[in-house]
Amino acid sequence: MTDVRVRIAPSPTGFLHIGTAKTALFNWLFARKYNGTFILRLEDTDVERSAEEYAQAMCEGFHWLGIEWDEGPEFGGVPEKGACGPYRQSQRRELHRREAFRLLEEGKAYKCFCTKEELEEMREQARQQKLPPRYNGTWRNATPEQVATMGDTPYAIRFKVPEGETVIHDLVQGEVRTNNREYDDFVILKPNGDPIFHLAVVVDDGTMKISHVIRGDDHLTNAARHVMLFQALGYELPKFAHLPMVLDEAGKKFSKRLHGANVLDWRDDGYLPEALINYVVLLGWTPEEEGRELFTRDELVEHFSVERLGASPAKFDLKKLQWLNGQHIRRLSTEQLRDRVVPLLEKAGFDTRAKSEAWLTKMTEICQTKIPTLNDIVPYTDFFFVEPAAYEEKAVSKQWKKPGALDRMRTIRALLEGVAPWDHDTLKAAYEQLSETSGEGLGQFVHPTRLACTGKSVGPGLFELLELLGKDVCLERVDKAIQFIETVEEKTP
RNA sequence: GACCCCAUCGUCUAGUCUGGCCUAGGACACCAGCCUUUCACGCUGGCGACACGGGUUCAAAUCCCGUUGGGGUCGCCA
Repeated sequence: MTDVRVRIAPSPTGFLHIGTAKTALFNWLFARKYNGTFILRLEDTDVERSAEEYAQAMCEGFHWLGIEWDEGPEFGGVPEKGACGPYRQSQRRELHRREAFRLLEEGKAYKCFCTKEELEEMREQARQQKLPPRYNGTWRNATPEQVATMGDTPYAIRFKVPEGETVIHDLVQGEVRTNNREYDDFVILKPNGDPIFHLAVVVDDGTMKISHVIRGDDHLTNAARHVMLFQALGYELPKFAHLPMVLDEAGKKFSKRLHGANVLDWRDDGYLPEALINYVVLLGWTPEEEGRELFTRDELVEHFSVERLGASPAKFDLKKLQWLNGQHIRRLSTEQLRDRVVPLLEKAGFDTRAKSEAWLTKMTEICQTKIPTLNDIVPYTDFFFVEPAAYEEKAVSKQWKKPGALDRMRTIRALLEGVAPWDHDTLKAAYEQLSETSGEGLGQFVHPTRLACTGKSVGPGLFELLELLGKDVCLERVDKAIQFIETVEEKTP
């Protein structure tokens, strides 16, 4: 295979969309798999909608996912890299213009002096006749004299679509042939000298020596236009692969307005980038190894193959992402997980620096198989940092608003006081013995203790949690609980 | 409207190119059970699909045609 050079070419009109991330991911995977080059090119020629902050937000999205480009624009203090720059389309305007005029000189394009109003009328007429709205070719065969009489009236340059058939050998969609009659002579350069998308992509892909154009299948019908331009410009034709788009859970195109459309939403929701990547890849590709779904970034690179890309669109399934996220959380070493989770606790306002690293590791360990997302660490461990502000209502009525609740709590208090050393095994043994001598289930003692110490009915395993909380704090909280029950009993005799 | 793409359990999919090995396999979800101090994790089992209609063939999820449904493109947006 020739040098693999692929690119993602988003237009920075917002954040990094999940769909853009998906095509970027496949481009990146392809490049990594075949030792190729992955290029980021910002298509910021639409000045109206592009903004610098959007470009930065987009790059941040890629950065979070761990999709690093080999060639691309400046970002976050890292200067532009690559020999085919600049990588911002807006800075390549001269090149686009030059190529447009070259086509003009070679007779492959022509000047069109139609005004916007005339074009609008043309479309209106077509609509009325129920014909596809398209340019009628007014200036296609204009004589040099006619053109000359226009003087310096502003004009657009249109590409002269050749007769014949254009065939695309798509790596995903197969052979797609279209009669060129389906296409009208489209504008390639605006009167103000700005290139139109079709010209810009082709010139950029051609001059950047892109070997494979891997993009969303919303470009499939554009591909024929691009192939014609590639041929007219005399560039080497890249291979094409049009991937299906990502649909939302209802099966509609994933709207920008939906939560989760922005890849950084997932970061904020406590998902691991490797889990998101793993999930999104599965939306468009199946591994050779049947039944396997869990992959790290490196494993994806290792196993990726174009042959197994799917052609049908996939709906986004949150449940499966959640499951995968849990799998990735459990795959992390406890230390890695700790380092990801501690900042979240800090953000929640808890002082983790007062705890030792070993303690924090232990805390992470007892939550690792429990939390579905990183953010869940907060409700699972908040009681380690602050005293429970309130007791869970439902648990209170279940554990403490029944006869004997107070005595039971006092029994627990006495039990805890005698536990030494204060560790998981000893605590467990003590509770088991209590359960046995009293003839009651272990849960009868475990649940009230949990409620007293954490304020909740769910959380990490009780004995490991107690060990970490420390004896003094536990006794204190049990005392508080006893007081609480006493007040409750007074109120409801 | 014209043209293009897509179509297997609720969801993601294997199988389709190279028809028989498919009374259609896996995963998520769901349901039941096990484990268990809660919630989870883990384990076991269950439910559950070839969109429809025609062909071709000894044989079709697999090939062909049509229908339906979904998506896309038809800009002096990208």
